[in-house]
Amino acid sequence: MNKAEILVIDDEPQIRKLLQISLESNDYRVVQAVNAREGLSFAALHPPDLILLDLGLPDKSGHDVLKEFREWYSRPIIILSVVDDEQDIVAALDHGASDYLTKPFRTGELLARIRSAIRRSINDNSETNIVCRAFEINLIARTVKMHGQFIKLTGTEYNLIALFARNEGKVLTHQYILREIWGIGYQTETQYLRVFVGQLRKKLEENPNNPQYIITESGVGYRFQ
Amino acid sequence: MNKAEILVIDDEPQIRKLLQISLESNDYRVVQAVNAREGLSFAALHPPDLILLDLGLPDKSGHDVLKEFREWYSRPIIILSVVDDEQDIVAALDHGASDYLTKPFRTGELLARIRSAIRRSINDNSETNIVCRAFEINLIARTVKMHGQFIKLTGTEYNLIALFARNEGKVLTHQYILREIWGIGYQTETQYLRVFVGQLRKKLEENPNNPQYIITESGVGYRFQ
DNA sequence: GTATTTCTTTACAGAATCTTTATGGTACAC
DNA sequence: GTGTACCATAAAGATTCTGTAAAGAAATAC
Repeated sequence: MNKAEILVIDDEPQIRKLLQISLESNDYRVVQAVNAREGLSFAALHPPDLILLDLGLPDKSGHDVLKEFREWYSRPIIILSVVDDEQDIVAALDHGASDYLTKPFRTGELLARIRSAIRRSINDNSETNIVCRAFEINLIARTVKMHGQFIKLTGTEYNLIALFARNEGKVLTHQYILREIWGIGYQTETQYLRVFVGQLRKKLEENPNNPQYIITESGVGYRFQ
Repeated sequence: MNKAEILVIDDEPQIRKLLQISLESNDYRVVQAVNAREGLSFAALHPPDLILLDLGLPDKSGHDVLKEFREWYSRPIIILSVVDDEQDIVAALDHGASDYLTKPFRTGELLARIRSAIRRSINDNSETNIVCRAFEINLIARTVKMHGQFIKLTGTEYNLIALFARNEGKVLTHQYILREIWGIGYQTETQYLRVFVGQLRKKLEENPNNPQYIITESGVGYRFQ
């Protein structure tokens, strides 16, 4: 399991030590930077999953650092600050901070806010793209491309090609396909299949008379490759 | 105009009043609920853009309410609580709260945290500014432009086009759209969709009879591109 | 309270899709 | 060759889905 990496940017050694201990004991990997310059260059070289940023850094205004990060860094940045000033908090949040805690902070709360921020930033970009030569189907967007061009399919046509694509290489029997697409009770309507397979071939195959994608397995069913 | 809608769930009338005034003067529309039951049913019927939830409600434990919301409501929930207890904060954040403020809170900070939460909830999915040929939508300012000109949309029209824009390229089913915009229990009202899609096309498309942006996927839903 | 805007509902025509029928082709067994 | 089983294609209904207008209801703004 690869641990989430947290970059701590703070000039006070005892705070860094405290954060390191509590974060590492909660299964995060910790990287430290003592000032803004170091933090920025480190993050640029190796973007962490989250940044804990002290606003009171010696070499640069905290708000400027935050702005600089936000020009390219989109993951969570949690501000730690001794300043409990409303204007400061508002400014930080409006400049893209994910959260703001005043020192001294409670470790448990910090950890909870870190979990919350990371949870939110996880973008399940689960690509469900199936590509096969010139053919391309996106199961989330429910779209089909051939040679990069979108193909217009009806609902049933799409359901059918999606079933084929999910079972690439396998022979699917007529009965199985009919049950999956039309439901139980349609298992004898093989003519539906002929019609719809024909329509799909007309739309997807270069030469519908000599199909390359949807192969007929005579007496059994069809196979997609 | 298209104001973001915030649902305030709190049993103290003076807090509700205070929140209503400060939120409305900052261009939010405010809806109030005095207990958990009312809040849950209201949100289900008409999902707000953000929820302010008091943990100390008379009819139900705040943490249970939060869990119940999180079973289906994915937009920001900010907790307001008189309890400044670390365990409480940790539990709330781990149950999916977007933020936690203790009463009495500073109005400016609350507003900043609301802005931040809304920005993050938009940002999780995509850019805040989506441009697509002559079409341009700003999800923060809640404005829509065509050919550089602002388009006047009603609240529901805006919610619909924003949902489409956040899911560019994907086919959204009727049911999904209805649940997101109108709430649970409206999933059979596909006629609403036809009416509103028609209105959007009239306002956004060059030629509403041959739509370029909002594409019909017959029998399934709509797709924005 | 009244005017205006927005939302909901109804009705209907036109379009898209699905189902069914008809026809012809191929492969294989006898 | 003939018959049978299976497959492919076209095209004609049948059905479902969609777009539009318009009126009534509700909400909002003034």
